[in-house]
Amino acid sequence: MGHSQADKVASHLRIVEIAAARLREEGLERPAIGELMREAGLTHGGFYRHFGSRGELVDEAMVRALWDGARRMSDAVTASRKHGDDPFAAMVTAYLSPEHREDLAGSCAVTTLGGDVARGSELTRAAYGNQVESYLRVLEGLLDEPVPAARRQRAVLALAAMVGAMTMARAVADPKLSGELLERVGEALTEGPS
Amino acid sequence: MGHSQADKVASHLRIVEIAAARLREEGLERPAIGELMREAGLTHGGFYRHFGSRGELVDEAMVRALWDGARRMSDAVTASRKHGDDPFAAMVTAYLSPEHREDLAGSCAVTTLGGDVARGSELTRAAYGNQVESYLRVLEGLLDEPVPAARRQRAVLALAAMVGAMTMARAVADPKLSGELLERVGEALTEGPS
DNA sequence: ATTATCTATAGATCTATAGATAATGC
DNA sequence: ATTATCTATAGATCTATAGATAATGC
Repeated sequence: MGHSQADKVASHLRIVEIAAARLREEGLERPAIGELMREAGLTHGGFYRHFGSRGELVDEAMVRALWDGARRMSDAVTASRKHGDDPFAAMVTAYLSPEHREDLAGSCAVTTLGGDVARGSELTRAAYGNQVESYLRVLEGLLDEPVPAARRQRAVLALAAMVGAMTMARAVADPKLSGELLERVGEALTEGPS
Repeated sequence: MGHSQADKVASHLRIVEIAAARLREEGLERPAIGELMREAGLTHGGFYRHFGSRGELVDEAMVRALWDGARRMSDAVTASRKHGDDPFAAMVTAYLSPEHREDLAGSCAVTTLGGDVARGSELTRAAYGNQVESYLRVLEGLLDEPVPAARRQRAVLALAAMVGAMTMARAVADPKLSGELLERVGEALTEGPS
């Protein structure tokens, strides 16, 4: 029985981290408290010393999921800058990669949990909005379009197309169609100068 | 107690119709059989003379939801042809309208249930794929781009952008950002000749 | 003494089934 | 006689709480 306050902080973090992954795999409603606690190496009953309710964990885990779901893209941008490649194209390619499609647990929550958040708490929807705005600012920074309004429009189009393509690529039964959605949108967005 | 076989057919249809709306409002898991049956004017226990399990109803209701969620768009295309307007622009505008954003129960299930279908049954994912392919063919038919590959690419980009924009517009807390997402994507897709 | 975690359980909810009821349809 | 629907309930599952246990930290 770990008992120190340091242990409690570590337990809390572990629960949120596990929930952030499991929510993306199974949606905001499915994973049961008992399962999450077991996966964290704890028992069901201890949960309520960490969170007032299941909803509180979901809110906290959503913030975490939104944040670390963006890592794949920011990593790709960083790497492309080292190699002198186009960072906008690198971000689009990373987002639309089959690896991202397959890795639900580590995926971008803007796509994976969009539908659930629309029916979710106000706090969750605020965090979601912040992540969308953050993506848009990154994309605007990567585009070398001089007119601000046109730059913003291209950033919004790119983000919307990436989110929509990935949503459909994951839901569609036919692997060929799934691949086509990712590839064609990738081509359309990276064609011409960024 | 209605008892005729005609009544049974009507009951079945009513249950599926109600489920198709409620699933889009609350996701594939939430609505309980008892609620759906009550809304259909029936009682809980009668359910299993119509469906072998809850999953069977979900499969059937998803097919229905995907089908009648496309009506708004096909209506807009028909109307635009009467008025001599651009049918591609009419479809994009109808999809990205605030009315569509608000009307979850009657919305396009490709957007509303994309995340749930990714975790859903094979039958559901097959129906989803058919609806995506159907949308793509409609869009290809509306674009006056002569090169087939380029036409297909533009159709895929347009559908992905519409689905992604609507997903985010529904999930985001800030109404201003929500409106901007719909408007900018609408402008980007209808700018220039279709 | 305090508290992080555990064991045990109450209370709610949901799917699925069993058996009764009352029209339909041969 | 058949069957569409209803009433009632078994069985599973899940959230939240109550009280016990065993380290921590003053």
